[in-house]
Amino acid sequence: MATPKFRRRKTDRPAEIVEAAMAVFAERGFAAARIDQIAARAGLSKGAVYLYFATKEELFHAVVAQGMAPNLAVLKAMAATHSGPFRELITALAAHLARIAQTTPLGGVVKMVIGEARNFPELARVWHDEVITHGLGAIAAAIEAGQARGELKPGDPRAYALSLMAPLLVGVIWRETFVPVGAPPFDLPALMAQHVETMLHGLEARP
Amino acid sequence: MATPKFRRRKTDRPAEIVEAAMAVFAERGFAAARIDQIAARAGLSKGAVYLYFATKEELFHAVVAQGMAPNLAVLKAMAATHSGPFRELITALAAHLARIAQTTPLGGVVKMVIGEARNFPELARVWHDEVITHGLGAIAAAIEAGQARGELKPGDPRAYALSLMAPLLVGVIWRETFVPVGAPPFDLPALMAQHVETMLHGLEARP
Amino acid sequence: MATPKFRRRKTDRPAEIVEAAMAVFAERGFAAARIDQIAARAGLSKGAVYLYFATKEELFHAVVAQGMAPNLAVLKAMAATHSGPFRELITALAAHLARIAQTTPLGGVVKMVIGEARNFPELARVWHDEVITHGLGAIAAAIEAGQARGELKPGDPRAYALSLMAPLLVGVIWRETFVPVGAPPFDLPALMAQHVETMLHGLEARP
Amino acid sequence: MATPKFRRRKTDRPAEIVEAAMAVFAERGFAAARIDQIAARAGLSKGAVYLYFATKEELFHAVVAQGMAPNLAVLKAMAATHSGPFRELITALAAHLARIAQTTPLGGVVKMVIGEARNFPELARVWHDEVITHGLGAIAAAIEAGQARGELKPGDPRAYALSLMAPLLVGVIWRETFVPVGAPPFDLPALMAQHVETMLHGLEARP
DNA sequence: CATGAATGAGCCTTCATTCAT
DNA sequence: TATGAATGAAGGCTCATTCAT
Repeated sequence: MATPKFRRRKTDRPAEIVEAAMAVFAERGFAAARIDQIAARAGLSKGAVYLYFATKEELFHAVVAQGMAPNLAVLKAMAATHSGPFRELITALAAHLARIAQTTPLGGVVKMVIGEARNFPELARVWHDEVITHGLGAIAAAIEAGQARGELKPGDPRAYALSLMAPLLVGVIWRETFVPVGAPPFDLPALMAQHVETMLHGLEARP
Repeated sequence: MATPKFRRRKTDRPAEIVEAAMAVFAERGFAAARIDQIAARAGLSKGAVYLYFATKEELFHAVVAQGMAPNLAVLKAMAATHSGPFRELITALAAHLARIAQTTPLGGVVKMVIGEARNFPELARVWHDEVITHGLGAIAAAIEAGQARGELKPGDPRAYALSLMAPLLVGVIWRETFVPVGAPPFDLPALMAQHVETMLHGLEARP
Repeated sequence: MATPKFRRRKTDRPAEIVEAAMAVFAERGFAAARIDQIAARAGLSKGAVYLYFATKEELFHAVVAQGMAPNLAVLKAMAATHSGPFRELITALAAHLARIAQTTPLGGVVKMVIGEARNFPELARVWHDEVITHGLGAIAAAIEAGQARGELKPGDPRAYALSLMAPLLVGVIWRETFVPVGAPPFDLPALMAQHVETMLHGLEARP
Repeated sequence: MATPKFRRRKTDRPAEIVEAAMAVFAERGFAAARIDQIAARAGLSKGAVYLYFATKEELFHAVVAQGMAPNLAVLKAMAATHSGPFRELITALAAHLARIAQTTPLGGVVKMVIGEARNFPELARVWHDEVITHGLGAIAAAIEAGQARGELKPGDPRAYALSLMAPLLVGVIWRETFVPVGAPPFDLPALMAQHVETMLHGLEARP
C-alpha cells in the first residue's frame, strides 16, 4: 500500500513551521525575523502561521522548546550519573555531544538563547534550569565523585565542568558566526577529543 | 571652584552616546533596541542622537568599534610573540584577559557580534580579522613554537588555542545570559587560572 | 441585481490610489502631501497604500505617468503631421486639446511637473521628451511646412508653436491657481478658438 | 562723515535672507525648502534667520512680497491707461515685461505662487488682486478702448489680454522647468516681439 | 547680534496581526 | 484550512523652532 499521493494536509504542519522558524530566528534574531520569511520558508501564507501559533512570541517559544528536546534526552541519561571512571564518561559524553552539535541546528538555538536572554528572561531561566543545571550539574557531580575516589585532582568541580564543555559551545558559535564570513571551520568531534584528552592528561610534555 | 559636573561638552557627547548605546544594544539586540532608550540613557532627546550618528546602523558600528578598542591593544602586544616558555605566556595572558573581561562591557559587545553576525556580516568579518586572527593566531603560533622546542605535546595548535581560550568566552556569555536570571556567577580570573593550569598539567591525578 | 457598488476589487486598487494621489499631490505638492490623506481619499488605511506602491516617490511617478497617458495618444496622432492647410490642423487640434484640458485633471499634473521639476529632474525630462517634443515639435513642423508652401508668414516656427499653445497652458494654470480664490474661470474651448483665429488672422481691424 | 569701515552689521540682512530664500523656495518649493539651506546661502547660521523672521511661513510671505515689488510699479503705471494706439502700448509693454522676466528671478516667484496656491490661498488671492487684476485688467481695458475706437476687432477683451500675455508666462515656466534638463531656452524679448506682432497682424500670409 | 546644540512633533515606512473569502 | 488584502501601532529619521552661551 502506497502512501496516498494526494495527501496534502500534513498533520505535522506545526513542526514544519517551527523548523522554518528556527532557521529564520537563528539567522536574523527574534526581532529582525519576519513572519513572512518564516511562512515562505515553510511553504505557507503568512496568515496560515497564525492558525497554529497565536503570536510570534509563542512561535519563538515553540522553537526553543523543540531545539532543546534532542539534548534533553541525553542530559536526562547523564543525570543518572555513571559509576565508571570519569575518563570514560567524559570521553563518551563529549563525543556524543560533539556529534549532536555537528548534525543538528543546535547552534542556532544556542545563539537565540544568548541573544534574546534579556528580552525573554523565562527563556534563559528555562535553559538554565533544564539544560545547564542537568548538564553541567551532572558533569560536576561526576567530577566530584572522581575527586572523592582520588581519581581526579582537587579543584572547583563546576569550573572544571565548564572548562571541559566550553570548547564545544565556542565551536558551535564559531560555526554560526565566523564560518559564514570565510573562517575555516572546526571539526567538532576532533576538537573535543583533543580537548578532553588534554584536559585529562595535560598539554605539557613530560619526561 | 570645580568645573560644574553637569556641564555637558559637545566633545564628550559621541562617547556618551556610544556608551549608552552599548548598554542598550547589549541588552536588547540591535533590532529591538530603540533610539529613544539610548537617547534617554545618554540624557538626550532622540533627535540629538542624530546630530552625531547618521543612522542607527552607524551608531551600532561605532559601538562595536569602541568595544574592540581595549582588546586590540592587548592583541597587538601578543602578536609580538613572547619567546619565553609557553606556560609563562599563557598564564599571564589568561590572567590579563580575564581581568579585562571582568571589568569591561566586553561581554555585551561579544553578544552583539554573535547575535548580529548574519545581519551585519562586515561586523563578523572585522572581528574575525582583527580580534580572532590576531588573538587566536598569536596563541597558536606560540604553541607551535613550544611544540618545536619539545616543550608542548603535538596536536593541532589552532584547536589547542581555542581550547585554552574557550572558557573565558563562555564565562562572559554565562554572565550575560544566566547570571541575570539567578545563576551563580563565575570568577573569571579564578576560572581561567584553574583552566590554564589544568590544560597545561592535566586533570588526572598522577602517582 | 447589480454588482454591489461597495465591492472593492484588488485590481482597481492601484488606479484608485493613483487617482486619489493625483488630487492630493495636485493640491498640496509632493512634499506637503501626506500619505494619510491619499489613503483616506482612496478609502484605505495608510499601510494599504504600501501594498501597491513601495514609496511615496514611486506613487508620485505613477501619478505623473497616468496623467500623461491621455495626452500621449493625441500627440502621437499629431506626430503624423497633417498635410492639409495649417489653419485646419491647428483649429482642430486646439479644440481637441481644450476639451481634454477642460475635462481631465491634466491641470493638476501640469502643476506638479512645474512645481517639482527641480526636485525630480527625470520628471521634467520625461515630460519634455514625451509631451513637449512630440507636441510642440509636431506643430512647429506643420508651421514650417506651411511656410514652405507660402501659406504662412516667415518667423521662428518653434516660437509660433509656443505662441499658439501658451493660452491653453495659462488657462489651465489659471483654473488651478486663481479660480479657487474667486477669479472668474476661462472657458478654454472659447478662449482657444478666439486665440487661434486671432493668431491666424490678426487682431487689428483692416479696411 | 564717512561710512564706518568696520561696519559689519548690515542693515539689509533681512533683504539678503529673503533673496536667499527666494532662490531656495523657487528651486525646492515651500515644503521641501530647508531653513538650513536658506541660511547657508545667506551666509548665516540657521538660528540667525529667526532673528529676522519668526517662522518659515513669514519668510515665505516676505519672499513673495519682495518678488512682487518690481512688477507692481510697472503695473501701477499701466493702470493709468495709455491713450495712444493699442499697438504702441502693447508693444512697449511686452518688451518691458519680457526684459523684466529675462533679468529678474520673477520666474521663481511665479512658480511658487502656482505651486503653493492651494497651501497658501491668501497668496493666490493677493497675487490675483494685486498683480493679475491690475495687469490683465489694464490691458483688457486698453483693448476695450481700442475696440471702441474701431482700432481693434471685436471679441472678449479679457481673453485677448490673456492671449497676449500667455507666452511670457509660459516662456518663464519653460525656463524654470525644462531648460535645466537640457531644453533650448527661448529668448523672451524676441518671443514676445514676434508674438505681439502676430497677434496684431495675423499669422496667415495675405496677398 | 550670532551661533549651533538641543528639542520634539510629525511623517514615511514596516510588520505583527486580523478577517472576509 | 488556507489565503492575502487590510489594518494600525510603532519606530527611524527629519527639521522647524528654541535657547544657553
